[in-house]
Amino acid sequence: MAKKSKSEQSSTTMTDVEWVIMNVVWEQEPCAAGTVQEALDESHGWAYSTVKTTMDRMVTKGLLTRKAIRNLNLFSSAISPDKARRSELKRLLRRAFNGALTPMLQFLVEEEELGPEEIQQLRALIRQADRKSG
Amino acid sequence: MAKKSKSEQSSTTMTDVEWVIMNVVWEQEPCAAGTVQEALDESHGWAYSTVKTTMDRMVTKGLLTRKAIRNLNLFSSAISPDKARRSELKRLLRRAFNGALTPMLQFLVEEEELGPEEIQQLRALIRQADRKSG
DNA sequence: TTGACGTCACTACAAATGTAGTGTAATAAT
DNA sequence: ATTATTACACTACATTTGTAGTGACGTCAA
Repeated sequence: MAKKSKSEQSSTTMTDVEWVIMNVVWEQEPCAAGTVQEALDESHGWAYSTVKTTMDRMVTKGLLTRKAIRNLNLFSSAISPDKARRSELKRLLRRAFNGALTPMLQFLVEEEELGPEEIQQLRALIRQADRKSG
Repeated sequence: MAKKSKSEQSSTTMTDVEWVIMNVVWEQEPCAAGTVQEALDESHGWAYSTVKTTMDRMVTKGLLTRKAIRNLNLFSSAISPDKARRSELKRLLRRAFNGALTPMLQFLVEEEELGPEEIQQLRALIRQADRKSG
């Protein structure tokens, strides 16, 4: 069996640590590893090398880009928050809801505690979507 | 730092392979590893030992239970589909939407192509939820 | 020009994951 | 009983993930 080509990753699957880091990058890009480490120090307390190693791997995976300036590595995101979110959602859909969107929405509405406010907001969202597409 | 107690897992985080297997178990439980392997043969082509090993690990993790009858291992799920889904959803929420439900709903409604039918269904779901909770 | 300090590139390593082989023991068919 | 078939328990192993240490090197202030 031919090994999968790997030239294109585009799968955009991020691990937990990668998500945490990516969220910071999206806010601060372009940014150095140290910046990210500091931003996450309180909440996670990771060593500089932990953050740096992960970011290096993310470059390899095509999740981040790196631009070296003098002695500094500036990282930027290679995928948008929306793309990452969509990708993650798709994965969840596939794994947990057999790929069907409506059952997931149903689950969210029924099982997850949707408070009255959230229901209102959702109604508004639907109105908008409906207006746009209908 | 005290190593995490591990006595209770309850984190219910499943890997990709585990989800695939779990979906079969939910449909056929109690069932033997061979049954699961056969059910997934066409779609995934995994070896018996692959399925078996994974299911053994799932028992260790508390995702499945095992009951031996004669020479047979009958596996059953230890968590419900709903619990697993909720857990997966929560994880997605946390990672990709900073834990906030509404933005995720917004994303689903706006970014994901919600067709007219789906919008109708969603409306109905909301009506029901609203009636029940309000 | 000499430190102090930040940053880099490398290396390391245990645990989790994906995937499977194998010898052996139980069962079923003859 | 003998054989063919199953299923079992174990072991194995490459990757990926989580997390970090280290020595070298660039930079900036004294």
